[in-house]
Amino acid sequence: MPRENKTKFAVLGLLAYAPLSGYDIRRIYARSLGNFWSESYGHIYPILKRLVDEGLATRDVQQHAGKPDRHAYTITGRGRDELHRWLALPPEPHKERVELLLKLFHGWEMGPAVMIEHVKGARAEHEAFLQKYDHYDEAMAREDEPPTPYWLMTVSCGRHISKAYIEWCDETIAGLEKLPAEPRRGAEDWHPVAHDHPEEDE
Amino acid sequence: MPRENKTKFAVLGLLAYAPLSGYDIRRIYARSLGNFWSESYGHIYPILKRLVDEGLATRDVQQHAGKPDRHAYTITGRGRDELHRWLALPPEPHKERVELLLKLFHGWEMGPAVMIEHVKGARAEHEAFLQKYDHYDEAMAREDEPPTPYWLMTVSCGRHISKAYIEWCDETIAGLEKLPAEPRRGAEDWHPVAHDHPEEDE
DNA sequence: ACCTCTATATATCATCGGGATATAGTGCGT
DNA sequence: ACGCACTATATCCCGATGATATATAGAGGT
Repeated sequence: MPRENKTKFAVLGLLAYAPLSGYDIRRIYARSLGNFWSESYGHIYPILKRLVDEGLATRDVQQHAGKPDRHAYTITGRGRDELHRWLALPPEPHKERVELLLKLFHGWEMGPAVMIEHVKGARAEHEAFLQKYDHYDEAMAREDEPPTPYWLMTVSCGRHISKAYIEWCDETIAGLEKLPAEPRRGAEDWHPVAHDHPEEDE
Repeated sequence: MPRENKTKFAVLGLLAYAPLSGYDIRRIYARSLGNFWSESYGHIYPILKRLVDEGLATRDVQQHAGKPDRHAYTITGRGRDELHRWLALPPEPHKERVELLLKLFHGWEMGPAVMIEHVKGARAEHEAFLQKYDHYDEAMAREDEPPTPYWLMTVSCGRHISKAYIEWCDETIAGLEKLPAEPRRGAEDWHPVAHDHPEEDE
C-alpha cells in the first residue's frame, strides 16, 4: 500500500467541523497543535483542489467588496467517510529528526563548549513552550466555551515532553561541563561500524 | 539564507571518523541514533556524489573478487571545515509531526474507543524503546571500547522522552475511559476559528 | 498626510526528505 | 536445492516545506 498523504486528512479533519479556507487551516494548526503538527500553504492549496476533484469537499467562493475572494471548502459525506477510515487506522511509527541530537552525536568534533550552548538553547525553547501552555490555560478560563477534552490531551502531551526535555538538558549540561575542553578530531581508536546493536528497520 | 541540507552534514559527520560507504552510513544511523535521526538511500547516494563534486570528500572504489564494488568515501580538509561550520550553528527550531496527536486532536469524530487503542499502541512502542536502550547498556558493558559520552547523552535523551510519553499515555488512557462512548460528529457549538491564541509563526 | 506593521488571502517554486523497488552476489541453515 | 538474511549501489516518485510574489484593509505612529 502506498503512503497516505497525511496533509489530506489533517485538512479533512478541520473541514469536518466547519467550512474553512486554506488560510484558516494553516492558522488553526499553528495556533493549537503548532508544536506537534503544522501545515504549509505549499501543501494545503494543492490538497484543497484535489479534495474537490475527488468529491471529498466542495468549494464555495465568497466575495467581499474590495477584498480578495474567500474560498471556503465544505466537507462532503464521502469526505467524512474517508476521514473516519483514516482516523481508525493505527498511526504509522513515528520517525523523528532532532537536529540537536545529531549535532550532539558528533559533539567531539567540536568539544563540549559549543554543545553546551546548543543544549541551553533547547532548554530555553522548551521553557517557552511550557509558558505557552500556561497561557492556553488562562485563555481557556476566560472563554465561555470549554475546549474539547481531546485538545486538552494534546496540550498535556506537550507539557510532559517539554518537562522531560528540560530535565534531560540540565543533566546533559552538567555532564558536558565535566568533559575535558579539547575537541578530539578524527578517530584513531573508535570505529562506529564496529558497534553491533540490533538493527530494527523495515 | 536558504535552508541547509541536513543529510549532507549527517553524512560528513560520520565520514569524519572513518571512510565509509553509503550502506555503512545508513546502517550506523539505524543502529545508534535510530529513534532520533535516520537517513535513507534515496538521499545518501546523491549527497555522496555531490560531496565529491564539491571537493568535500573523495571516492575510493575497492574491488573484491565477485562482490559488487565497494565505494568508500573519505572526508577532505574542506569537508571537515564545512562540518565544523555547521556543528557550531545553533540547531533550527524543531518541527514535529506526530500522527498520534493529530488523530487524537480529531478524536471526537470517532469516539474514545479507537483513540484508546491508538494511545495503547504508542505506549507499547515506547516500552519497546526503553527495552532497546537497556540492551544498549548490556552491549556496551560487553565491549572493550567505552562508548563516547556524546552517544550516551543521546541515549539518555531517548529514555527521558519515552518515559514521559508512557506517563502521558497512562494519564490519557484513564481520561479517555471516563469520556462518554458516543462520537460527536459535526460541530454545532464549537468553532475552532473562534479560539484566539497567540500565533508564533515565521 | 504618510508610512509601517500586521492580518487576511491565494498561489507557485525549488528543494529537501524518504519509502518502494530493482539488481545482484555471498554465506548459512535445512 | 531452496529460501533467507546480509551486503551493496542506485533510481523514482511523491510527500513536505520554506521562500517568495501579489493584493487589500485597518491600526498605529510620526
